[in-house]
Amino acid sequence: MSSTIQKRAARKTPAERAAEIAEAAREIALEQGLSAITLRNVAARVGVASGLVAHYQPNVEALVAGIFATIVAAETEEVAGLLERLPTPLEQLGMLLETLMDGSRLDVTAIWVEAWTLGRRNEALAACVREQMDAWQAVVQRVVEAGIDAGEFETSDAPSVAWQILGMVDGLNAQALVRWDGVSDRGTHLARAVEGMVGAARGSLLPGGVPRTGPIPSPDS
Amino acid sequence: MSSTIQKRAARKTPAERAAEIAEAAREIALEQGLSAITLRNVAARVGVASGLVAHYQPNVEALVAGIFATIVAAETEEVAGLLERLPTPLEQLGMLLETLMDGSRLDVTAIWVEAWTLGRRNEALAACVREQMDAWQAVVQRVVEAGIDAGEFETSDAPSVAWQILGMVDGLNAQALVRWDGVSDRGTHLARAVEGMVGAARGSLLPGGVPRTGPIPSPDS
DNA sequence: GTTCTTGTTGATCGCGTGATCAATAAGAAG
DNA sequence: CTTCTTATTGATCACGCGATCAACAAGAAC
Repeated sequence: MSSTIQKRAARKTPAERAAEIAEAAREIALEQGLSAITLRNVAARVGVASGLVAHYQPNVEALVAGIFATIVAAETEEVAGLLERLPTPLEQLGMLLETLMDGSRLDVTAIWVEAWTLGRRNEALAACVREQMDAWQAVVQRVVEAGIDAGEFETSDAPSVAWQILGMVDGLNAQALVRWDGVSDRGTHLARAVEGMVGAARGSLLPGGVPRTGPIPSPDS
Repeated sequence: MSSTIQKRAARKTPAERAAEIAEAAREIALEQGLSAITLRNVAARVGVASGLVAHYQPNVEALVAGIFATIVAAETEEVAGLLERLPTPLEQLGMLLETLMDGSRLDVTAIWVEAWTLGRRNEALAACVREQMDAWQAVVQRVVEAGIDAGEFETSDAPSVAWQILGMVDGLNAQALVRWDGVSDRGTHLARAVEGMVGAARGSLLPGGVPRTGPIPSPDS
Protein backbone atom coordinates (compact mmCIF):
# COMPACT_ATOMS: atom_id res chain seq x y z
CA MET A 1 0.00 0.00 0.00
CA SER A 2 2.60 2.49 -0.94
CA SER A 3 3.84 2.28 -4.50
CA THR A 4 0.96 3.66 -6.56
CA ILE A 5 -0.15 6.52 -4.35
CA GLN A 6 1.60 9.82 -4.66
CA LYS A 7 0.79 12.67 -2.34
CA ARG A 8 1.36 15.57 -4.63
CA ALA A 9 1.58 15.99 -8.39
CA ALA A 10 4.99 16.95 -9.73
CA ARG A 11 5.39 20.61 -10.40
CA LYS A 12 5.34 21.38 -14.11
CA THR A 13 5.57 24.24 -16.57
CA PRO A 14 2.22 25.97 -17.12
CA ALA A 15 2.46 25.09 -20.80
CA GLU A 16 3.08 21.43 -20.02
CA ARG A 17 0.27 21.25 -17.52
CA ALA A 18 -2.12 23.04 -19.83
CA ALA A 19 -1.28 20.53 -22.55
CA GLU A 20 -1.88 17.64 -20.16
CA ILE A 21 -5.24 19.03 -19.18
CA ALA A 22 -6.25 19.60 -22.78
CA GLU A 23 -5.24 16.06 -23.71
CA ALA A 24 -7.19 14.58 -20.81
CA ALA A 25 -10.25 16.62 -21.69
CA ARG A 26 -9.93 15.55 -25.32
CA GLU A 27 -9.87 11.88 -24.37
CA ILE A 28 -12.86 12.28 -22.08
CA ALA A 29 -14.81 14.04 -24.81
CA LEU A 30 -14.14 11.30 -27.35
CA GLU A 31 -14.91 8.50 -24.91
CA GLN A 32 -17.82 9.90 -22.90
CA GLY A 33 -18.96 13.05 -24.64
CA LEU A 34 -18.47 16.77 -24.18
CA SER A 35 -20.78 16.92 -21.19
CA ALA A 36 -18.45 14.55 -19.33
CA ILE A 37 -15.83 17.28 -19.32
CA THR A 38 -16.06 18.45 -15.71
CA LEU A 39 -13.45 19.93 -13.41
CA ARG A 40 -13.33 16.83 -11.25
CA ASN A 41 -13.40 14.42 -14.19
CA VAL A 42 -10.51 16.06 -15.98
CA ALA A 43 -8.56 16.55 -12.76
CA ALA A 44 -8.92 12.88 -11.87
CA ARG A 45 -7.59 11.78 -15.26
CA VAL A 46 -4.60 14.07 -15.03
CA GLY A 47 -4.05 13.05 -11.42
CA VAL A 48 -4.39 16.51 -10.02
CA ALA A 49 -6.67 18.58 -7.80
CA SER A 50 -9.84 19.93 -9.35
CA GLY A 51 -8.87 23.45 -8.45
CA LEU A 52 -5.85 23.22 -10.73
CA VAL A 53 -7.96 22.51 -13.79
CA ALA A 54 -10.11 25.52 -12.98
CA HIS A 55 -6.94 27.55 -12.56
CA TYR A 56 -5.97 26.99 -16.18
CA GLN A 57 -9.27 28.05 -17.72
CA PRO A 58 -11.57 31.00 -17.23
CA ASN A 59 -14.45 28.54 -16.90
CA VAL A 60 -15.57 25.09 -17.96
CA GLU A 61 -17.66 26.38 -20.85
CA ALA A 62 -14.53 27.76 -22.47
CA LEU A 63 -12.71 24.48 -21.92
CA VAL A 64 -15.50 22.54 -23.58
CA ALA A 65 -15.61 24.93 -26.50
CA GLY A 66 -11.86 24.77 -26.92
CA ILE A 67 -11.73 20.99 -26.85
CA PHE A 68 -14.52 20.80 -29.39
CA ALA A 69 -12.58 23.09 -31.70
CA THR A 70 -9.40 21.08 -31.21
CA ILE A 71 -11.01 17.76 -32.05
CA VAL A 72 -12.98 18.95 -35.02
CA ALA A 73 -10.27 21.13 -36.52
CA ALA A 74 -7.87 18.20 -36.41
CA GLU A 75 -10.32 16.11 -38.39
CA THR A 76 -10.87 18.83 -40.95
CA GLU A 77 -7.18 19.34 -41.50
CA GLU A 78 -6.54 15.62 -41.72
CA VAL A 79 -9.13 15.10 -44.42
CA ALA A 80 -8.11 18.26 -46.24
CA GLY A 81 -4.57 16.91 -46.27
CA LEU A 82 -5.73 13.68 -47.85
CA LEU A 83 -7.51 15.61 -50.57
CA GLU A 84 -4.39 17.41 -51.72
CA ARG A 85 -2.79 14.18 -52.85
CA LEU A 86 -5.45 13.40 -55.41
CA PRO A 87 -5.21 14.92 -58.87
CA THR A 88 -8.83 15.40 -59.99
CA PRO A 89 -11.79 16.97 -58.17
CA LEU A 90 -13.82 13.91 -59.09
CA GLU A 91 -11.46 11.65 -57.24
CA GLN A 92 -11.22 14.14 -54.40
CA LEU A 93 -14.97 14.29 -53.91
CA GLY A 94 -15.26 10.53 -54.16
CA MET A 95 -12.57 10.05 -51.56
CA LEU A 96 -14.15 12.69 -49.35
CA LEU A 97 -17.46 10.85 -49.26
CA GLU A 98 -15.82 7.49 -48.84
CA THR A 99 -13.65 8.70 -45.99
CA LEU A 100 -16.40 10.47 -44.12
CA MET A 101 -18.76 7.55 -44.40
CA ASP A 102 -16.43 4.72 -43.48
CA GLY A 103 -17.51 4.71 -39.86
CA SER A 104 -14.04 5.31 -38.47
CA ARG A 105 -14.94 8.76 -37.17
CA LEU A 106 -18.14 8.05 -35.29
CA ASP A 107 -16.65 9.39 -32.09
CA VAL A 108 -16.18 12.74 -33.78
CA THR A 109 -19.71 12.57 -35.14
CA ALA A 110 -20.98 12.12 -31.60
CA ILE A 111 -19.07 15.25 -30.62
CA TRP A 112 -20.70 17.20 -33.44
CA VAL A 113 -24.19 16.09 -32.50
CA GLU A 114 -23.67 16.90 -28.84
CA ALA A 115 -22.21 20.28 -29.72
CA TRP A 116 -25.30 21.18 -31.72
CA THR A 117 -27.38 20.70 -28.59
CA LEU A 118 -24.94 22.13 -26.06
CA GLY A 119 -24.51 25.19 -28.24
CA ARG A 120 -27.97 26.25 -27.22
CA ARG A 121 -26.71 27.02 -23.73
CA ASN A 122 -22.99 27.57 -24.27
CA GLU A 123 -22.49 30.61 -26.45
CA ALA A 124 -18.73 30.13 -26.73
CA LEU A 125 -19.31 26.61 -27.98
CA ALA A 126 -21.97 27.78 -30.42
CA ALA A 127 -19.48 30.20 -31.92
CA CYS A 128 -16.91 27.42 -32.30
CA VAL A 129 -19.49 25.20 -33.94
CA ARG A 130 -20.32 27.83 -36.53
CA GLU A 131 -16.65 28.47 -37.15
CA GLN A 132 -15.82 24.81 -37.64
CA MET A 133 -18.82 24.26 -39.87
CA ASP A 134 -17.61 27.12 -42.02
CA ALA A 135 -14.16 25.55 -42.20
CA TRP A 136 -15.61 22.26 -43.35
CA GLN A 137 -17.83 23.94 -45.87
CA ALA A 138 -14.85 25.82 -47.29
CA VAL A 139 -12.99 22.56 -47.86
CA VAL A 140 -15.91 20.98 -49.69
CA GLN A 141 -16.67 24.13 -51.64
CA ARG A 142 -13.09 24.27 -52.89
CA VAL A 143 -13.43 20.77 -54.29
CA VAL A 144 -16.74 21.52 -55.95
CA GLU A 145 -15.42 24.70 -57.53
CA ALA A 146 -12.33 22.93 -58.78
CA GLY A 147 -14.62 20.37 -60.33
CA ILE A 148 -16.61 23.06 -62.06
CA ASP A 149 -13.45 24.66 -63.41
CA ALA A 150 -12.23 21.29 -64.61
CA GLY A 151 -15.52 20.66 -66.37
CA GLU A 152 -16.20 17.59 -64.25
CA PHE A 153 -19.11 19.08 -62.32
CA GLU A 154 -21.98 21.21 -63.45
CA THR A 155 -23.73 23.31 -60.85
CA SER A 156 -24.38 27.00 -60.52
CA ASP A 157 -24.19 27.22 -56.75
CA ALA A 158 -21.05 25.67 -55.32
CA PRO A 159 -21.45 27.11 -51.79
CA SER A 160 -24.95 25.72 -51.36
CA VAL A 161 -23.99 22.37 -52.82
CA ALA A 162 -21.10 22.20 -50.39
CA TRP A 163 -23.42 22.89 -47.45
CA GLN A 164 -25.80 20.30 -48.78
CA ILE A 165 -23.14 17.62 -49.02
CA LEU A 166 -22.02 18.34 -45.49
CA GLY A 167 -25.54 18.19 -44.17
CA MET A 168 -26.13 14.86 -45.80
CA VAL A 169 -22.93 13.38 -44.46
CA ASP A 170 -23.62 14.64 -40.96
CA GLY A 171 -27.17 13.35 -40.98
CA LEU A 172 -26.23 9.92 -42.22
CA ASN A 173 -23.41 9.63 -39.72
CA ALA A 174 -25.65 10.76 -36.89
CA GLN A 175 -28.08 8.09 -38.00
CA ALA A 176 -25.30 5.51 -37.84
CA LEU A 177 -24.71 6.60 -34.26
CA VAL A 178 -28.03 5.02 -33.34
CA ARG A 179 -28.72 2.51 -36.07
CA TRP A 180 -26.08 0.48 -37.75
CA ASP A 181 -28.25 -2.01 -39.51
CA GLY A 182 -30.93 -1.49 -42.10
CA VAL A 183 -28.81 0.54 -44.46
CA SER A 184 -26.65 -1.26 -46.92
CA ASP A 185 -24.37 0.53 -49.30
CA ARG A 186 -24.58 3.84 -47.51
CA GLY A 187 -21.66 5.13 -49.50
CA THR A 188 -23.10 4.02 -52.80
CA HIS A 189 -26.46 5.70 -52.30
CA LEU A 190 -24.84 8.88 -51.07
CA ALA A 191 -22.48 8.92 -54.02
CA ARG A 192 -25.42 8.61 -56.37
CA ALA A 193 -27.22 11.45 -54.62
CA VAL A 194 -24.20 13.72 -54.78
CA GLU A 195 -23.66 12.86 -58.41
CA GLY A 196 -27.18 14.12 -58.97
CA MET A 197 -26.42 17.36 -57.21
CA VAL A 198 -23.11 18.21 -58.82
CA GLY A 199 -24.10 16.94 -62.22
CA ALA A 200 -21.47 14.25 -62.40
CA ALA A 201 -21.85 11.07 -64.38
CA ARG A 202 -23.46 8.09 -62.67
CA GLY A 203 -20.91 5.94 -60.91
CA SER A 204 -18.15 8.46 -61.33
CA LEU A 205 -17.94 9.06 -57.59
CA LEU A 206 -17.81 5.43 -56.56
CA PRO A 207 -14.63 3.97 -55.01
CA GLY A 208 -13.39 2.24 -58.12
CA GLY A 209 -13.89 5.60 -59.76
CA VAL A 210 -13.33 6.96 -63.18
CA PRO A 211 -9.75 7.89 -63.99
CA ARG A 212 -10.49 9.94 -67.08
CA THR A 213 -13.16 12.55 -67.64
CA GLY A 214 -16.31 11.94 -69.55
CA PRO A 215 -19.67 10.27 -68.97
CA ILE A 216 -19.62 6.58 -68.26
CA PRO A 217 -22.73 4.44 -68.43
CA SER A 218 -23.74 3.10 -65.05
CA PRO A 219 -23.47 -0.69 -64.64
CA ASP A 220 -27.07 -1.25 -63.64
CA SER A 221 -30.16 0.03 -61.80
CA MET B 1 -50.93 40.25 -2.07
CA SER B 2 -53.60 37.65 -2.02
CA SER B 3 -55.31 37.02 -5.33
CA THR B 4 -52.73 35.08 -7.33
CA ILE B 5 -51.29 32.81 -4.67
CA GLN B 6 -52.98 29.56 -3.91
CA LYS B 7 -51.87 27.39 -1.09
CA ARG B 8 -52.68 24.01 -2.47
CA ALA B 9 -53.36 22.60 -5.91
CA ALA B 10 -56.87 21.37 -6.53
CA ARG B 11 -57.31 17.67 -6.20
CA LYS B 12 -57.71 15.98 -9.56
CA THR B 13 -58.21 12.60 -11.16
CA PRO B 14 -54.97 10.68 -11.66
CA ALA B 15 -55.67 10.62 -15.41
CA GLU B 16 -56.22 14.37 -15.47
CA ARG B 17 -53.11 15.10 -13.46
CA ALA B 18 -51.01 12.74 -15.53
CA ALA B 19 -52.19 14.49 -18.67
CA GLU B 20 -51.33 17.88 -17.19
CA ILE B 21 -47.84 16.70 -16.30
CA ALA B 22 -47.29 15.21 -19.74
CA GLU B 23 -48.44 18.41 -21.41
CA ALA B 24 -46.17 20.54 -19.25
CA ALA B 25 -43.21 18.29 -19.94
CA ARG B 26 -43.97 18.41 -23.64
CA GLU B 27 -43.96 22.19 -23.66
CA ILE B 28 -40.71 22.33 -21.71
CA ALA B 29 -39.07 19.90 -24.13
CA LEU B 30 -40.08 21.93 -27.17
CA GLU B 31 -39.05 25.22 -25.62
CA GLN B 32 -35.90 24.32 -23.69
CA GLY B 33 -34.95 20.81 -24.70
CA LEU B 34 -35.35 17.35 -23.25
CA SER B 35 -32.71 17.91 -20.61
CA ALA B 36 -34.83 20.70 -19.16
CA ILE B 37 -37.38 18.13 -18.14
CA THR B 38 -36.73 17.91 -14.41
CA LEU B 39 -39.02 17.12 -11.52
CA ARG B 40 -38.89 20.69 -10.22
CA ASN B 41 -39.21 22.26 -13.67
CA VAL B 42 -42.28 20.28 -14.63
CA ALA B 43 -43.82 20.67 -11.18
CA ALA B 44 -43.40 24.44 -11.32
CA ARG B 45 -45.12 24.67 -14.68
CA VAL B 46 -48.06 22.57 -13.52
CA GLY B 47 -48.18 24.51 -10.25
CA VAL B 48 -47.63 21.53 -8.06
CA ALA B 49 -45.09 20.06 -5.67
CA SER B 50 -42.11 18.29 -7.19
CA GLY B 51 -42.93 15.13 -5.31
CA LEU B 52 -46.21 14.83 -7.17
CA VAL B 53 -44.49 14.67 -10.54
CA ALA B 54 -42.22 11.92 -9.26
CA HIS B 55 -45.32 10.15 -7.96
CA TYR B 56 -46.72 9.79 -11.47
CA GLN B 57 -43.60 8.30 -13.08
CA PRO B 58 -41.23 5.51 -12.15
CA ASN B 59 -38.35 7.90 -12.79
CA VAL B 60 -37.39 10.94 -14.81
CA GLU B 61 -35.65 8.93 -17.52
CA ALA B 62 -38.93 7.23 -18.35
CA LEU B 63 -40.71 10.58 -18.44
CA VAL B 64 -38.16 11.98 -20.87
CA ALA B 65 -38.37 8.93 -23.09
CA GLY B 66 -42.16 9.05 -23.09
CA ILE B 67 -42.31 12.72 -23.96
CA PHE B 68 -39.83 12.20 -26.79
CA ALA B 69 -41.99 9.44 -28.21
CA THR B 70 -45.13 11.58 -27.88
CA ILE B 71 -43.66 14.55 -29.70
CA VAL B 72 -42.02 12.61 -32.50
CA ALA B 73 -44.86 10.17 -33.07
CA ALA B 74 -47.26 13.08 -33.44
CA GLU B 75 -45.07 14.57 -36.14
CA THR B 76 -44.78 11.29 -38.00
CA GLU B 77 -48.50 10.71 -37.97
CA GLU B 78 -49.22 14.27 -39.03
CA VAL B 79 -46.96 14.05 -42.06
CA ALA B 80 -48.13 10.56 -42.93
CA GLY B 81 -51.66 11.91 -42.90
CA LEU B 82 -50.73 14.64 -45.34
CA LEU B 83 -49.23 12.07 -47.70
CA GLU B 84 -52.43 10.08 -48.00
CA ARG B 85 -54.20 12.95 -49.72
CA LEU B 86 -51.86 13.02 -52.67
CA PRO B 87 -52.47 10.70 -55.61
CA THR B 88 -49.00 9.94 -56.97
CA PRO B 89 -45.83 8.81 -55.18
CA LEU B 90 -43.95 11.52 -57.06
CA GLU B 91 -46.13 14.21 -55.54
CA GLN B 92 -46.00 12.50 -52.18
CA LEU B 93 -42.22 12.41 -52.10
CA GLY B 94 -42.02 16.00 -53.28
CA MET B 95 -44.40 17.13 -50.60
CA LEU B 96 -42.56 15.09 -48.01
CA LEU B 97 -39.28 16.85 -48.74
CA GLU B 98 -40.92 20.23 -48.98
CA THR B 99 -42.73 19.80 -45.69
CA LEU B 100 -39.76 18.50 -43.76
CA MET B 101 -37.49 21.22 -45.03
CA ASP B 102 -39.75 24.23 -44.58
CA GLY B 103 -38.27 25.10 -41.22
CA SER B 104 -41.55 24.94 -39.35
CA ARG B 105 -40.45 21.90 -37.34
CA LEU B 106 -37.08 23.02 -36.07
CA ASP B 107 -38.17 22.54 -32.48
CA VAL B 108 -38.79 18.88 -33.22
CA THR B 109 -35.43 18.64 -34.98
CA ALA B 110 -33.77 19.95 -31.84
CA ILE B 111 -35.52 17.19 -29.90
CA TRP B 112 -34.19 14.57 -32.30
CA VAL B 113 -30.64 15.82 -32.08
CA GLU B 114 -30.73 15.97 -28.30
CA ALA B 115 -32.24 12.50 -28.13
CA TRP B 116 -29.38 11.07 -30.18
CA THR B 117 -26.96 12.29 -27.54
CA LEU B 118 -29.08 11.58 -24.47
CA GLY B 119 -29.73 8.08 -25.73
CA ARG B 120 -26.15 7.25 -24.89
CA ARG B 121 -26.98 7.39 -21.20
CA ASN B 122 -30.74 6.79 -21.15
CA GLU B 123 -31.46 3.31 -22.43
CA ALA B 124 -35.22 3.78 -22.39
CA LEU B 125 -34.83 6.87 -24.54
CA ALA B 126 -32.47 5.06 -26.89
CA ALA B 127 -35.08 2.39 -27.45
CA CYS B 128 -37.70 5.04 -28.22
CA VAL B 129 -35.34 6.74 -30.65
CA ARG B 130 -34.78 3.53 -32.59
CA GLU B 131 -38.49 2.81 -32.59
CA GLN B 132 -39.42 6.25 -33.90
CA MET B 133 -36.70 6.17 -36.52
CA ASP B 134 -38.10 2.88 -37.75
CA ALA B 135 -41.56 4.40 -37.93
CA TRP B 136 -40.29 7.30 -40.01
CA GLN B 137 -38.35 5.00 -42.27
CA ALA B 138 -41.43 2.88 -42.85
CA VAL B 139 -43.39 5.92 -43.99
CA VAL B 140 -40.73 6.94 -46.47
CA GLN B 141 -40.15 3.41 -47.68
CA ARG B 142 -43.83 3.01 -48.43
CA VAL B 143 -43.71 6.06 -50.68
CA VAL B 144 -40.59 4.86 -52.47
CA GLU B 145 -42.04 1.41 -53.06
CA ALA B 146 -45.26 2.88 -54.35
CA GLY B 147 -43.20 4.94 -56.74
CA ILE B 148 -41.39 1.88 -57.98
CA ASP B 149 -44.64 0.04 -58.52
CA ALA B 150 -46.05 3.02 -60.38
CA GLY B 151 -42.97 3.16 -62.58
CA GLU B 152 -42.11 6.65 -61.39
CA PHE B 153 -38.99 5.63 -59.49
CA GLU B 154 -36.24 3.25 -60.35
CA THR B 155 -34.16 1.86 -57.55
CA SER B 156 -33.36 -1.63 -56.41
CA ASP B 157 -33.19 -0.96 -52.69
CA ALA B 158 -36.18 0.92 -51.35
CA PRO B 159 -35.36 0.40 -47.63
CA SER B 160 -31.86 1.81 -47.95
CA VAL B 161 -33.02 4.71 -50.06
CA ALA B 162 -35.63 5.53 -47.43
CA TRP B 163 -32.99 5.55 -44.70
CA GLN B 164 -30.81 7.69 -46.89
CA ILE B 165 -33.51 10.27 -47.49
CA LEU B 166 -34.23 10.45 -43.78
CA GLY B 167 -30.57 10.89 -42.95
CA MET B 168 -30.23 13.70 -45.43
CA VAL B 169 -33.27 15.50 -44.13
CA ASP B 170 -32.18 15.15 -40.53
CA GLY B 171 -28.68 16.34 -41.26
CA LEU B 172 -29.80 19.37 -43.20
CA ASN B 173 -32.32 20.30 -40.55
CA ALA B 174 -29.74 19.88 -37.80
CA GLN B 175 -27.52 22.16 -39.81
CA ALA B 176 -30.29 24.73 -39.99
CA LEU B 177 -30.46 24.58 -36.21
CA VAL B 178 -27.08 26.27 -36.09
CA ARG B 179 -26.75 28.02 -39.42
CA TRP B 180 -29.61 29.62 -41.22
CA ASP B 181 -27.69 31.58 -43.76
CA GLY B 182 -25.31 30.37 -46.41
CA VAL B 183 -27.61 27.86 -47.97
CA SER B 184 -30.05 29.03 -50.55
CA ASP B 185 -32.58 26.73 -52.13
CA ARG B 186 -32.13 23.98 -49.60
CA GLY B 187 -35.22 22.28 -50.88
CA THR B 188 -34.16 22.51 -54.49
CA HIS B 189 -30.76 20.96 -53.97
CA LEU B 190 -32.18 18.20 -51.81
CA ALA B 191 -34.86 17.49 -54.38
CA ARG B 192 -32.19 17.16 -57.03
CA ALA B 193 -30.18 14.81 -54.85
CA VAL B 194 -33.16 12.62 -54.12
CA GLU B 195 -34.10 12.56 -57.77
CA GLY B 196 -30.65 11.16 -58.39
CA MET B 197 -31.19 8.46 -55.80
CA VAL B 198 -34.64 7.29 -56.79
CA GLY B 199 -34.03 7.66 -60.48
CA ALA B 200 -36.71 10.28 -61.02
CA ALA B 201 -36.57 12.90 -63.74
CA ARG B 202 -34.83 16.18 -63.00
CA GLY B 203 -37.20 18.73 -61.56
CA SER B 204 -39.95 16.20 -61.05
CA LEU B 205 -39.74 16.53 -57.26
CA LEU B 206 -39.79 20.30 -57.14
CA PRO B 207 -42.78 22.13 -55.64
CA GLY B 208 -44.39 23.13 -58.93
CA GLY B 209 -43.96 19.48 -59.80
CA VAL B 210 -44.67 17.42 -62.83
CA PRO B 211 -48.24 16.22 -63.20
CA ARG B 212 -47.41 13.58 -65.79
CA THR B 213 -44.52 11.18 -65.94
CA GLY B 214 -41.56 11.67 -68.17
CA PRO B 215 -38.26 13.52 -68.22
CA ILE B 216 -38.39 17.28 -68.15
CA PRO B 217 -35.38 19.41 -69.01
CA SER B 218 -34.14 21.41 -66.06
CA PRO B 219 -34.64 25.18 -66.43
CA ASP B 220 -31.00 26.11 -66.04
CA SER B 221 -27.69 25.18 -64.39
C1' DG C 1 -72.18 15.38 9.99
C1' DT C 2 -68.90 11.84 10.03
C1' DT C 3 -65.66 8.63 7.95
C1' DC C 4 -62.20 7.26 4.94
C1' DT C 5 -59.74 7.00 0.68
C1' DT C 6 -56.07 9.00 -1.68
C1' DG C 7 -54.20 13.01 -4.14
C1' DT C 8 -50.83 16.22 -2.46
C1' DT C 9 -47.29 18.40 0.17
C1' DG C 10 -42.65 19.83 1.45
C1' DA C 11 -38.85 18.73 3.99
C1' DT C 12 -34.99 15.82 3.58
C1' DC C 13 -31.23 12.88 1.84
C1' DG C 14 -27.04 12.09 -0.97
C1' DC C 15 -24.88 13.36 -4.90
C1' DG C 16 -22.35 16.04 -8.50
C1' DT C 17 -21.63 20.41 -10.40
C1' DG C 18 -18.64 25.15 -11.05
C1' DA C 19 -16.23 28.31 -8.65
C1' DT C 20 -13.19 30.39 -5.12
C1' DC C 21 -9.10 31.08 -2.30
C1' DA C 22 -6.00 30.90 1.73
C1' DA C 23 -2.50 27.70 2.70
C1' DT C 24 1.22 24.75 1.20
C1' DA C 25 5.52 23.17 -0.72
C1' DA C 26 8.32 22.26 -4.83
C1' DG C 27 12.17 23.74 -6.95
C1' DA C 28 14.67 27.43 -9.28
C1' DA C 29 17.52 31.43 -8.02
C1' DG C 30 20.68 33.58 -5.13
C1' DC D 1 22.09 26.64 2.56
C1' DT D 2 18.67 30.14 2.26
C1' DT D 3 15.20 32.81 -0.24
C1' DC D 4 11.37 33.47 -2.95
C1' DT D 5 8.35 32.70 -6.75
C1' DT D 6 4.42 30.17 -8.00
C1' DA D 7 2.39 25.65 -9.16
C1' DT D 8 -0.61 23.01 -6.45
C1' DT D 9 -3.76 21.69 -2.94
C1' DG D 10 -8.14 20.74 -0.72
C1' DA D 11 -11.62 22.49 1.87
C1' DT D 12 -15.59 25.22 1.17
C1' DC D 13 -19.61 27.59 -0.87
C1' DA D 14 -24.16 27.73 -3.16
C1' DC D 15 -26.68 25.43 -6.40
C1' DG D 16 -29.73 21.98 -8.79
C1' DC D 17 -30.54 17.31 -9.44
C1' DG D 18 -33.51 12.63 -8.50
C1' DA D 19 -35.58 10.26 -5.10
C1' DT D 20 -38.14 9.25 -0.86
C1' DC D 21 -41.85 9.38 2.54
C1' DA D 22 -44.41 10.67 6.74
C1' DA D 23 -47.85 13.95 7.28
C1' DC D 24 -51.73 16.46 5.59
C1' DA D 25 -56.33 17.62 3.75
C1' DA D 26 -59.69 17.62 -0.08
C1' DG D 27 -63.73 15.70 -1.21
C1' DA D 28 -66.39 11.59 -2.21
C1' DA D 29 -68.98 8.08 0.29
C1' DC D 30 -71.88 7.01 3.80
